[in-house]
Amino acid sequence: MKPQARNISNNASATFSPLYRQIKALLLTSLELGEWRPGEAIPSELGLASRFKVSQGTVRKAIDELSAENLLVRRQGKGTFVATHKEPHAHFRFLRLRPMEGKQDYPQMHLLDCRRGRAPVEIARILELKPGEGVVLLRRILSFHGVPTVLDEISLPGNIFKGLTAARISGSQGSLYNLFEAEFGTRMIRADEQIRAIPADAIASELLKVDIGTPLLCVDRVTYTYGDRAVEFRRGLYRTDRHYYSNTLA
Amino acid sequence: MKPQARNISNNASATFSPLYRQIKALLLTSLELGEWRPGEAIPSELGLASRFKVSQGTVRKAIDELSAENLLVRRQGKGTFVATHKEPHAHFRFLRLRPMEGKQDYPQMHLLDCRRGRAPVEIARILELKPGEGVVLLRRILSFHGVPTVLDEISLPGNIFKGLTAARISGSQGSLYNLFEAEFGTRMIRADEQIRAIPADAIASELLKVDIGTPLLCVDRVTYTYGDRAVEFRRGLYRTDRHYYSNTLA
DNA sequence: CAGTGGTCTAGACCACTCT
DNA sequence: GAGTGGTCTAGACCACTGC
Repeated sequence: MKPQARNISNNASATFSPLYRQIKALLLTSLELGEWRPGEAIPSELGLASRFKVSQGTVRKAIDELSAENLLVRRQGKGTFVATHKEPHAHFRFLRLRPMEGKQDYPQMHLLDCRRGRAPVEIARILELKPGEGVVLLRRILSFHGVPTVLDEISLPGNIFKGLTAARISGSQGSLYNLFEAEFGTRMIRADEQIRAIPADAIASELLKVDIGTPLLCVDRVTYTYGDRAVEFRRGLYRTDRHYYSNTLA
Repeated sequence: MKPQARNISNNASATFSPLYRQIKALLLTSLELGEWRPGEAIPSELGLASRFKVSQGTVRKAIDELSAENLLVRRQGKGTFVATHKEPHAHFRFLRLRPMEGKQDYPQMHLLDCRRGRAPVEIARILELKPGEGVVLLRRILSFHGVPTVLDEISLPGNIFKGLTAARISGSQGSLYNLFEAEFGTRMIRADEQIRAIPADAIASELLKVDIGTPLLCVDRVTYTYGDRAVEFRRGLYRTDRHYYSNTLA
């Protein structure tokens, strides 16, 4: 009908972008504000089309991108759903360790500490906190078949994760990210990892039950939520005698 | 016009698949057979639409997928081109090492050997060769700013890389994959990597100029060409004192 | 059956590139 | 201006889900 009615918003000076990207941005805002919760269905394509006064095809293209980014999940005949870390297999989207032999099994978590403190400058910079602002500090072990394999040290912004306690973690099911999205309204959607090989120090050696100096993968991860806001820094030390870090280059 | 004229091929028993996937398969075949060479333009969308007797939109969707898979590259106003490893930055699509300080720089290659031999069982299995079939074996060092950083040992099927010699490699520009696609008609399109941390042995220690036992990343890579055929196995040992392996989880 | 996402078409017009 | 990819629409029908 009206082909080039550009830019829905009132902001006339906004950079031009295709309609479907504007729709995408609107959907993104709704997701961020929690208009639809993880696991729930969003309105149908035709519904959204009429809400936004565009054609179904335009809505489709917006949803296509969001589902390519793992923010939405389409299910033919049922609807389009907000992605979630609830499903068990989602565990392995952010944990790329695979066993050298046998099939993938779920790790068991053992929490070492959960305390509050001030953010060191380096962490504060990454998490975009004011220097000295509060953080929650977690340490934990992941074991496969009883073998301690991952030692994680996790830093989170204190203001977002106010009520986070050891009990709350130990009592929860599935991954931490599932807990975070269900209980704290913060959904992790992307992470950047930097991987190096380092020798095990005394602490890692004891906790992972390997000799001091044993080569370990050191995986530094920054995790982002909506709008590319960094909300987690994590250093993981991985034993790689029975597992490897798996990656696909495409 | 004629909505559901399914399946272009004569094979009536073929599994049904949407038209655009059939178009995609046809394009894939043309790419594999080299109907258009790396870097060249393929016919326009309208041209392909009329060749295949479908609408432009259907061709677009096929090309969309191929370009999402990095097999084609669209350039608005110019055309759609066969992807290539020619561009310098393509180097880093398959080499995920990033400097901890300073900006990305191009590695210098030093070839150690290039010889022919029989494939060990393990390699033969990976490359789907008959046991004992010929392979080409390459070893090389990659250095950044004169610092030896990567030691690669590369196995290739001998029948595909018949004329591959040390001189041919040393005289070439850019990445090995560029050489392979330009001179041997084999384009690498995807790779799976398995990463572990291991201590440097005597050989690695000498070649990478680190102490014996220094933790190194051990990156085992299987590389695939069209049709998911494995055509390279590579073991890389990476120093990670000045670089890290970079990865994004999405 | 109605409602959802998935495919396909035909046609219009925009944005970009090159000549 | 001609030719390319990029966006958008309107409408049709298919495939799947669940009532």
